[in-house]
Amino acid sequence: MLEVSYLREHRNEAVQRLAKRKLQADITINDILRLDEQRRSNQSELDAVLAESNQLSKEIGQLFKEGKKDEANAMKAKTADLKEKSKELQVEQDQIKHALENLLVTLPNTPHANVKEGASAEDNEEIKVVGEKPLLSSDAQPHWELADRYKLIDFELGVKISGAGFPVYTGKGARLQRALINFFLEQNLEAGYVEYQPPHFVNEASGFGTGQLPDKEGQMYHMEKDDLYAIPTAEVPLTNIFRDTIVKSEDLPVRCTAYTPCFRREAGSYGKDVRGLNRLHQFDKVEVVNICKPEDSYGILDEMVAHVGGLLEKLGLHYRILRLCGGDMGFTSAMTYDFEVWSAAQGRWLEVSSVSNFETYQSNRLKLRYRAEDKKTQLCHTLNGSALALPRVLAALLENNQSAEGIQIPEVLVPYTGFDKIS
RNA sequence: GGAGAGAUGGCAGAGUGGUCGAAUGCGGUGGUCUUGAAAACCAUUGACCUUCACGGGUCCGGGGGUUCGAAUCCCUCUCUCUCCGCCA
Repeated sequence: MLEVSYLREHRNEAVQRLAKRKLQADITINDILRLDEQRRSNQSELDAVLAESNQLSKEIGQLFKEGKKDEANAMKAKTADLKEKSKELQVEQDQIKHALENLLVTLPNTPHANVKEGASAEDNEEIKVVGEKPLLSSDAQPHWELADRYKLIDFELGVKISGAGFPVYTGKGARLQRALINFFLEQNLEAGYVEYQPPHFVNEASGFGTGQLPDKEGQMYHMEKDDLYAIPTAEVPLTNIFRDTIVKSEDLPVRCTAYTPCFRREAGSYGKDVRGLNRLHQFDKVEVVNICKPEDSYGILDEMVAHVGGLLEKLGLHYRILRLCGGDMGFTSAMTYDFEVWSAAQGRWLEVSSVSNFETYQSNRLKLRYRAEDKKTQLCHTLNGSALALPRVLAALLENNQSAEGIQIPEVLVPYTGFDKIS
């Protein structure tokens, strides 16, 4: 959620930046500023009425104490008007606040100045390409065929137990999953992150805090009976650990990492996008979250990008980094880098990580602040990224490392898998 | 699932109709003392909205009510804890 004070002081800048998303926001922002104006003038009017009313009550109390009952009772009559008036103003104020809030939540984050304007993935900027496309023989197979051939993943079994998009990993497939999770977590620990095991179901306040609600309501699994949401990413519980807190300045930056399964309804997806491991309802991911001072956030974003790139290099995967254009970025992000690995047998790029700086957009909702040097509280910046999402990494590993002899496991993973080849 | 208790400042914990944004202790910060530290002592220490400022207002789990006046009384919701039951 954008800060009203920001919109007030930098109206034109906000409009310009939102235009990078191909969003015409000036009307909404004007409405917001008008409501904010109303809110403030209404509030000061209400405050004045309440101040007078408080004053009278004190005097009445004093009169009763002095035994001047008649005078006190006479004074009571005067409060009736004030009471009436304050009630009216309060009702009005609540309406204004609701209207303001309803408008505010419709505005996405303002893209950073360096983010390119654009409508869709077509306009994303390719920042860096690492490695080369592996040369595979003409009979190379896509990962779903390899998974079947080596009995690594049973998609049919998942359909029987749950439905499409819920694969069952078996044998070396399951062990490879576990190895990847451990490898990623260990690498994150080495980079200074603290490991967490958060809940996999969250309440509505948490969903709102990180911005999934109300924006992505339909994309989350919701348990009506208990009013809980299955997490679409560990970002939600991890970041919400710090909801409604004032972090000590010297404790920043806070760095945390967690492995969790992620649940997504993926309503509306179809075709080759959902084949095999490309898009699932349940998948595994190791996430990193950073909370820091505003002046540090873009440095930390670069750090995260370097860290995630390092993971992919250790796995020997050919990948590229994209800086998303305004229109392709998530609702809550100010700048996002996507990491895509090359899927040799499918001949396409697959997204395996998304690293974003949310600036104060989430912390404003979360009421996540720190105490600055001048002793005042100030909103933190929040960032997160996948390090990494497993299914597409697995897909690329299987496809790119296949040969007639089987599938070669990257050296860095062998200590975690306990085997170096699938055959 | 059954029974009971509770929700107050960073934490612990008083407060049962006005002088309570709230005792006290711990913690934090500043100081005195000390070669330094500890101890002791003194002072200070919640958040939010609004104002250039002075000031004003809101907040004692959420919402509603009674009253001139509510942390305190009433209704309601949510959550937590304890005991019993069930159970990984």
